[in-house]
Amino acid sequence: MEKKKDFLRAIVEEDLASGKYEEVVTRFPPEPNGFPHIGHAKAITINFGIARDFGGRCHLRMDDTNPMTEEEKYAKAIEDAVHWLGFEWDGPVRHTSDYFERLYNYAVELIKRGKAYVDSLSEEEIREYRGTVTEPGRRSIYAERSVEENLDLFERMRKGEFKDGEHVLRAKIDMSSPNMQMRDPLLYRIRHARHMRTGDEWCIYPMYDFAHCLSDYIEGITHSFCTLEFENNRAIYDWILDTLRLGPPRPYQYEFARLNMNYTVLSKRKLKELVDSGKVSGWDDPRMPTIAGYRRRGYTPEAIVNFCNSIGISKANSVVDVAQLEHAIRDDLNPKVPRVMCVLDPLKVVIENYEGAEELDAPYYPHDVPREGFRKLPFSREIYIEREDFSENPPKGYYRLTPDQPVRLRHAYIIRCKEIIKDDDGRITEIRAEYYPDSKSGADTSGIKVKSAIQWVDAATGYRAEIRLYDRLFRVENPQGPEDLNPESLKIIHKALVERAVIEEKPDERFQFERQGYFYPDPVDSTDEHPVFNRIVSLKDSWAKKSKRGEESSKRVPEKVIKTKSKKEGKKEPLGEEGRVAPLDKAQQEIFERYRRDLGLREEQANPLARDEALRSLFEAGIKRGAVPATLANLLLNEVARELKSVSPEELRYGPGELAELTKMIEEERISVKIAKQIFEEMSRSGERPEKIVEEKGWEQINDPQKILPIVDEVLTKHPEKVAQYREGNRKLLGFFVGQVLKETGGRANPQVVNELLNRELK
RNA sequence: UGGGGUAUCGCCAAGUGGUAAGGCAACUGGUUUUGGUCCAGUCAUUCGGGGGUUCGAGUCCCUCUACCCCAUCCA
Repeated sequence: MEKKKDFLRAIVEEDLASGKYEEVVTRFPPEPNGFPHIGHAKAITINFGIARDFGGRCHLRMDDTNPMTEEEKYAKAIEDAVHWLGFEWDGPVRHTSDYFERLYNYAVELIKRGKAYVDSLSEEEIREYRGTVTEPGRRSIYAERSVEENLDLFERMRKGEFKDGEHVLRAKIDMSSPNMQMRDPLLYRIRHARHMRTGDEWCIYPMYDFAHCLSDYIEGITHSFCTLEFENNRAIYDWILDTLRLGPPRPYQYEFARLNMNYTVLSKRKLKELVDSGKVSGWDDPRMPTIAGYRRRGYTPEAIVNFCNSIGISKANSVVDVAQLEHAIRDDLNPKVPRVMCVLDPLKVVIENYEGAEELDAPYYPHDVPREGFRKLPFSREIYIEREDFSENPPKGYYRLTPDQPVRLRHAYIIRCKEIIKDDDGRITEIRAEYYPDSKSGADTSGIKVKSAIQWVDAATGYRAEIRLYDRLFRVENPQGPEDLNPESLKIIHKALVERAVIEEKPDERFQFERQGYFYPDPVDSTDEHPVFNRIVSLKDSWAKKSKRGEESSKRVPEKVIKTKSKKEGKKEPLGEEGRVAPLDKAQQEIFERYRRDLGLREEQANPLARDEALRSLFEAGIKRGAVPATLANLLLNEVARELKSVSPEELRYGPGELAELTKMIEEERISVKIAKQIFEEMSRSGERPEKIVEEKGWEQINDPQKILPIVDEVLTKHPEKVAQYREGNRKLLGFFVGQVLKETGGRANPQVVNELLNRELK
């Protein structure tokens, strides 16, 4: 079972294969300042999952560098969540605070190297000095302090001689860096606060950027996976490890997109708001996307992990459909969980021709779930069915009980409605019915065909239960705040009825209440005396969908479109018109015209050459060496331009001479452009001349149709079904055949000739 | 506005110059004592737009556009 690899796994695999590391070591590094949610589950699944897949290890590290926000209870919740999800961390739970002493020493080292300084600017001044996104910052006057002075000050910071905010330690990097993060980032700040683990031992605390990379290094982490918003911080990560001259082996940071889900909020702030305002009952409210909430709701850890694995890993900011999570939980529960019966909105049915009572044998699992287990199901004259399962005036396509339509009571008999009893308001209070004695489930000789089987509960032996029907917490796809809450996210049903076995036998923790959904006894509120069941997730219901569709088509209510305002809305908009390229200046215009006139270049060739100095000088030099102008222009504009994206013009291992040579070979049809691309790769690796490369590699083009034809025929006979498809009109297959022929000839066959041959042979 | 990212079906997401994978959702039909499950099938002539290179481009080049991140002594 070779699973498709995501880009992180591809990196790890490559690093292991190349021998960069002997073993992969990852880490899950949450800050213990809140309860973990489904977003953390994704990070957990990635870090622990990758370690597991590659036989490596994964650490759990509490990133506790900010004593103001962190608490042990959160750390505990995080540990629980990881365990519950089924992962084991390597060694003890680690803490960034375990490394405070070593971190301090690294900071001293940085000072000694002249790479860090104590800054005494105020918070406001620091902000002001940092500049803006478009303007460079300027360096603090304190940046010029001597190493000795910095050492002294930093030590006194540690000793507690200063108040909060009086000094900070900063890295000396570059105040005019276009990357704002690199403008002398803060390394340490003074905080006279009690830390959840180190107490009052410290009054200076390292910042994330300083602590994280070094903690990774200290623990021997190889791959440090984090979310996209840290992309800009990677430069500091590398700067610190490099400046301290640490490793190799040393860790590298890679970023992936964090999880977003529709109808859900995952920001810590918004979640806290819901809890604090009492909109939900707590962090473990079953509607919350927290691990605690899902757990209380009845989600299984397997389902959550499966979900996390199903959504993939990429760098694209995306919003996963919550339906995908719901699918994961149904998919997990379906083959596992016993089926029992529950009636949410009971309607009494008296079976007039039934006397006494009996116990029916009823399997817990349907035919398609390979599990064993039965219960005795009490049946008697008075039962309850779901109010929805009877209709006096049934809509089209209604399968359940009606005055004219019999129905099967699941695991029991077929019944027929004889009489409807109503109260003074016209509300149905009871159905009088009769049953067919020869229609008993499993021994049905009645020959009566029914459209469906419905659930029911025996009146004498059923139990009262409270049922909590949960729906999505928000009613809009992209909720912003409490105003978007779904007022129907929780419906409590007090007088539901469940069959006896649910209470007395308890065949499992979770149940499917047939035709309703999956349910789980609330771990906090449920007791045998007062059972409470949470709906984990409903069953898919194609009838509800169909009947709703019928209603809507008669009403025709246009769906309200929820528009989310983007920050930039209201600002000028180009409105459909494509942006314009900046015009050429005078000198460029002259060159442009000369290339057009004297060398016969087309506009698309002349224009970019006129603009780009590096390419232009190569072009001019190439022409002097007799290059074919148009071909050279194309080579320059495509192949050389690509290489110039990663190396500077001086680093190019070939010059105009090689380029000119190449254009001539193409012109003479000695090589194809495809081969020319390979030659480029070879040239930039070895710096060899094109002629020599072609000679050594045997890359000379095959132009002779007589030599190519046999290969064409071979490919065609090898893929008879494809040939048939092609002849039926699948013209796209031509590319496939060309590809095969080219593969056979190592890319040497003249593709134009191959095309001609193929076209002829496939006629 | 400078820098760093990202754009492939309604939603995720493979894809590294040679036939646009897969899952979710949706929609048919079949099986069914759950309107569930399961099974079979349908659902991208096209990859943010425009140009270019190539026999051939989602993949290479140019350019434009949209969205996300960065100016906490948060992480």
